[in-house]
Amino acid sequence: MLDLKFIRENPELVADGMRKKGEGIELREFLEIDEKRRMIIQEVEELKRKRNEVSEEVARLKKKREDATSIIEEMREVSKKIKDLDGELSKYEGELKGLLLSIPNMPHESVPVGKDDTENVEVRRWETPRNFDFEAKAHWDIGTDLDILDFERASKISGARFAIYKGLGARLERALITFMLDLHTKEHGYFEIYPPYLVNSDSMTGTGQLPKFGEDMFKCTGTDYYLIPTAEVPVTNLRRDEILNEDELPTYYVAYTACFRSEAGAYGKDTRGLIRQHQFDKVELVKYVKPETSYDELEKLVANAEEVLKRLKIPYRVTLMCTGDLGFAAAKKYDLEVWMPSYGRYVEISSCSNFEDFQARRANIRYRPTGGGKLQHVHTLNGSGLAAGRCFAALLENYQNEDGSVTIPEVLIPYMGVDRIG
RNA sequence: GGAGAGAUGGCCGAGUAGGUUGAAGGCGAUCGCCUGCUAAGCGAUUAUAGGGGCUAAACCUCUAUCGAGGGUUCGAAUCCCUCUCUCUCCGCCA
Repeated sequence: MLDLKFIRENPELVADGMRKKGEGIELREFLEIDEKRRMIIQEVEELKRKRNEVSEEVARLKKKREDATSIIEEMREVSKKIKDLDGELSKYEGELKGLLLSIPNMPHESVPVGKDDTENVEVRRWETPRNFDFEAKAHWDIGTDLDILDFERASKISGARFAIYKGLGARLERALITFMLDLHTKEHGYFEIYPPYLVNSDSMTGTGQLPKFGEDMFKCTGTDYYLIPTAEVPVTNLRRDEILNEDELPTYYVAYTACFRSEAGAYGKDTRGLIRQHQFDKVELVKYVKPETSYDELEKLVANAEEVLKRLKIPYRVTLMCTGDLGFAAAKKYDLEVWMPSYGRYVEISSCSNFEDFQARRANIRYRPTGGGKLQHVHTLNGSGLAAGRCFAALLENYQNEDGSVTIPEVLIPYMGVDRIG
């Protein structure tokens, strides 16, 4: 959510930012409603001031046991008028709030302008993809042949876009998650959170999934609960409506959760394998920081996520999203992409974003500067560190051997107890 | 699921036979004083949001806010209704 005053005073800037993100929202209606709202506020507050004065006068008269019926009579009218105006006002405020919640965040000045993912910018690459001197298999074939993945039975018990991890496959998924959590908590200074997987609509609004992207999520019928699409939602909302002390910043959280996405509108995409599932595991990094440090913190966050792939020794690259591919809430976003032999290209495995105060304003997360001063919104950031399912897939493909077995990366052997599968 | 109790400022905690209570008191914090250092002490300050004034900040002023939403009333933290959450007891249960 942007600051109302900022939009009022810089409509051109905001329109420009929305254009760069590819959003065609018209600000004129917004500004008109804001104008009407302020006029009513002036009128109704004047009446309330009068009412307050007269009420005190009534109290004085009654104390002296004098008659007050005439001014009470008069105030009855005023009160009715106030009620009407208040009703009108809340109508406009509702509309304004609705529009405010649907205006995207502004892109940071360091973000390249572009229309879609074809204009993202590659920032760096790590290691070169391996050359196979045999026919490399896709992870769904490797996993099925080793009997550590079972897609057929998953579709029987649930449906399309689900997977069952079996035996050493289940253990590998768990090993990846534990390895990532250990790395981030023990070496990168993150505090571990294990949050609920079901959250209410206020939380979904706080991080920006609602009101615009309800279709992408699973909602529990007859309740206000949504299955989380990412741990970003419960963890960023952890401090919703709270005031932090400055010395609490920066705060780093890491959380493992399952994630649930309806993948509406993605029917033809990535239909095989683990890449696009309704349920997947992810370790998520979330930061609350002071505004002046948030861009440094973003670089550190990306480096923390990259460290996972470096230790697993899986080739990857980092890309900077252009304005058109930034998404609704982010001001700046990097993606980590792993090399996926079956795709013959790099595939997204992590998304690291700085939301500046966009989420903090929606979720009302502020901090009190030490030594006084006005409350300020914190800046929030998050990034996958990493998506475990896609990591699993990349690992199988990049570590496969000619005989169909899969070598376990060195850092995972302590967690696996074996050095290969198959 | 049944029965009861509760929700007040950054925190703790007063205040309900409706009328200067934005809200006592305490803690914490900030500034100043005192002090060989520390500790203690003394004084002052200390909510948020939204309007309006001001080029703007500072500042001034108004309005709102005592879990949320509605109602009664000239006037509600205080009365009524609905909802949410927390706690206690019972039942059930992983």
